[in-house]
Amino acid sequence: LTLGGAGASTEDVRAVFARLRSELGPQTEWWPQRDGAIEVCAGAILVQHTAWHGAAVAIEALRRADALSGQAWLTLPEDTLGELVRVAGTYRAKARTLRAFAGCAEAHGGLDGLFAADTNEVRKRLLAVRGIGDETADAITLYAAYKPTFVVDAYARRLFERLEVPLPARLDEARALAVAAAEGDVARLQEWHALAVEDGRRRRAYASTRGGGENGAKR
DNA sequence: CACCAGGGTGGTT
DNA sequence: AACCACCATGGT
Repeated sequence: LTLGGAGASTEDVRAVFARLRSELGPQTEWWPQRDGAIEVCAGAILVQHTAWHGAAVAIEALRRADALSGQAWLTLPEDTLGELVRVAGTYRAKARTLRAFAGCAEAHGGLDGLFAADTNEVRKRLLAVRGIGDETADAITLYAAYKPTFVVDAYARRLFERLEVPLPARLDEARALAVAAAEGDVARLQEWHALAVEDGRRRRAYASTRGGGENGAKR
């Protein structure tokens, strides 16, 4: 299904995820959002460079402390906030990021105000927050703001490389390709990211059970 | 002790 | 925008 060789087409993208979906099953409820957008934002920040489990435990700690809100992130002492999210690792940086994010939301009139803009503007606003980079910005844009973008992470790139239809090297092109392939369907883009991560997780688990060390992201 | 986990920042090219 | 070195913590 590749046209001319290197590089994935929108059809390739659809084919890859259709195939993955038939292997792994539909990925519904993949990103927990019990308490709505603010919890999604918390998860996106807390999961950085950490296994999801740690982020989930940290979210529960925030919830129990009634600190799952931008208001709490702005008013709680930063070291207190850090204690709450410690299990997620890099807790000082994450406490700082949560606070900075809350400040950003407040500056735009709250979460609704922050997200009341087009996709690109929302991404730009998020990227202006210290501690929020491309992946986290896209995750929040896609799962909390519910806008059409795609999280181009290492898993997604590995997935396509493995199938010999690599995504464009340029981040914005890779993202645009996926969005075009999904025809801007947010739910589909969310599931695609879920599938890519689940696929990556399974491969890693499989590789570790047979001691064969072949993992892509070296250094 | 080394390496991994659903990255980010700041500085260069 | 891509590339690099460096940073950040708990688990296994």
